[in-house]
Amino acid sequence: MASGKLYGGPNMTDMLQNERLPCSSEVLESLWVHNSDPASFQGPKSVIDFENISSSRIRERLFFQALDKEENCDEDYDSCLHQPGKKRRLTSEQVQFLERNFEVENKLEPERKVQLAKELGLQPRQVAIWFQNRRARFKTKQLEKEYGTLKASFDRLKVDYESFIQENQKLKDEVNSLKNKLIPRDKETENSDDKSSSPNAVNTPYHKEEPIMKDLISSNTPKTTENESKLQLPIMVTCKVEDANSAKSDVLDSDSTEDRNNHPSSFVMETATDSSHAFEQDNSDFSQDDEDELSEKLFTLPCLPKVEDACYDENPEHSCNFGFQVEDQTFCFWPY
DNA sequence: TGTTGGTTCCTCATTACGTCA
DNA sequence: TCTGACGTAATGAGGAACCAA
Repeated sequence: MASGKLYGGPNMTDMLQNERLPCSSEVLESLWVHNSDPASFQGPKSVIDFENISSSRIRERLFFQALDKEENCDEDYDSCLHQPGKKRRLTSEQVQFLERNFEVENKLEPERKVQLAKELGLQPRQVAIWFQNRRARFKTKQLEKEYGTLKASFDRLKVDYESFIQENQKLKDEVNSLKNKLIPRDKETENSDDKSSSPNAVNTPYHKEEPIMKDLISSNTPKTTENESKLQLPIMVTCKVEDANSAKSDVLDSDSTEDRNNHPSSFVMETATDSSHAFEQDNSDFSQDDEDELSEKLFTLPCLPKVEDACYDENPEHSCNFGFQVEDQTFCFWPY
């Protein structure tokens, strides 16, 4: 940004300041064209050439004339400027010229202001005001543009959010229906196990459930749509801790830290340690309420992408993290 | 060296005028 | 011809930066 505190150049400001004459900018700019006829404000012919005024006495007289005008002739000056119907619009040529200059640099240095005023036949003050108003208009347009962009972005996100809410509800419904199917079969299996219990049988409800899980998985795999692959999530949550750890170590072995850092959706391993309590529950106490709570936690997530299906290459705004911090994501992994 | 007064330019809000439908 | 909306030139307040005394 160019500083406006430039005092260089052989203009009236310098000359008067060098003469130690106190003078306001309004006085100086009114000196630029000093003519009682308002029509003569236009046109450089009436510019006073102070560079050719050698006598400081003349300069002093001009200064006091201007000061006098400012203090006592304000009526005339203001009447010239403020008479109803006397406000002059800039011509289209003047505006075009100013626009071209604005495109080059939207701030006005004193020398440039004087130069433009000379070329356009305007008062420097008018040029400065035009630039100020032009900057204000530019800013307003920019704000309108930014508002439009932000609103479009907001609308897009809102549509996405609503579709995720719908999908979330749909998945919850599917989970409930699957649970309803699972509970009767579970009881049936328990009854049969009680009758023919073997000492070699592994006595954990999770292993008992395993055939059912496999059935479910195999019944899902032939038609592996996106939704159905997500349905495997609660199944994996109920696996053994050892299985979880081995799977975790498998993935850890095959997936370097660097890669994980590069893939925003690889939050699975990042949060595994902190969230491992999900697997440390006493299996015998895994009541229906706990299960519901866990399911609720899992399915309130907007999306739980499969690691290999994660959209790494997409923009962050389209990534599967959905703006959540990696640490905030619930732990989960997939059985492959 | 810090203070103070003067000057300039800036932004922002507002007013007043010119134009047009 | 009148009127309201809109664009824009211009004004004024307040603040920041700079300079000189």
